[in-house]
Amino acid sequence: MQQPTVIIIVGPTAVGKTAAAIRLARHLGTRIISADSRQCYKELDIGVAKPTPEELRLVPHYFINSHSITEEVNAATFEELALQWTSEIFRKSPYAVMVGGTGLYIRAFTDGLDAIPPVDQGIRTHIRHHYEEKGLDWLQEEVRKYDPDFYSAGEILNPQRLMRALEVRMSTGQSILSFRTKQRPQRPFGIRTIGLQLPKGELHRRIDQRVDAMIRAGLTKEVESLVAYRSHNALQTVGYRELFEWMDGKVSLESAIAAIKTSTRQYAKRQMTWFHRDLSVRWTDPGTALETLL
RNA sequence: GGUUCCGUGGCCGAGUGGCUAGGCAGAGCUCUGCAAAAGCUUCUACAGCAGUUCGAAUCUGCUCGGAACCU
Repeated sequence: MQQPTVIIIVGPTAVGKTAAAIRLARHLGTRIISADSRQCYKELDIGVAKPTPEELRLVPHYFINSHSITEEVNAATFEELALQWTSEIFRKSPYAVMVGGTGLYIRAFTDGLDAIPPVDQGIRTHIRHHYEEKGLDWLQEEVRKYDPDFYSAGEILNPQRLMRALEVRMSTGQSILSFRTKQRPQRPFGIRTIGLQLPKGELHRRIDQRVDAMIRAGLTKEVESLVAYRSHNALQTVGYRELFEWMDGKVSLESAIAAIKTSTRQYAKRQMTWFHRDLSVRWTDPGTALETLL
């Protein structure tokens, strides 16, 4: 009997992943798990380029509108949920389709994350506050004091990594390095990854058009309605950040829109860097009928 | 026509005799619980010509280009 298989579609933003995934899922008669760290939020809509309601009706999607921006969602959350959803889908179909641009989430799903005990929220908040007040020097000093191994091996210029190392050390009493098992769990299903890409010029054109379309669709209104939540992590998002700046009167709408386009191109580039490194990805262009690649 | 000021890399911008300004954009990259995040590396200069000087983006002259004011 054939092993059930997850077909993962990756690629930069605006390349056409959503449409390709829907075509494939319909062809296979299965469902889609979105692997997108922003489309899961029900409050975010225009700016995150979700599938349309019609598309969602065509194929059931998981991890779309499934969470609130007030909830904490991260790669571990995704790993756990996606594994549940996969086995749910496999009860009815030998295939599941996963599509998205969040490389870390996809890796968490395919390769697993090391089991690190949950971090005490008080400790986390404490560290964040101190960092904001005292800066990187303080953070480096703390890490050097409490987790010298990480200090000498880790990214000491990256505040996020330092804070993570410190909060794990403070919560568990152990270095984050001690949790790194280097063991990849064996998933009970096969995985095929297909990468979608376009020539850079063409992708950039699509990005520009999509941003203009978002503005026409009322992105400024959507952003205005979310001001109260602007400090939430979910709002640290291309399209929203730039328009908050505009609302603050710091930039004109025109330059905010230009900034969204630039940020989106930079994001697309980071995605390509991430996915190109994965040599198991089979690359094609978004026009290809993906079922022919299986 | 005259006077004054200005001309720095794709853009912004500091420097005023010797020492890589910096930022943005671009290019390349990193990635184990906020990842549309965070971080790292990196290219392109001193408008042109001549002169002074051991040494000029910096001083002098001329040329070109721009701005302001005067006539």
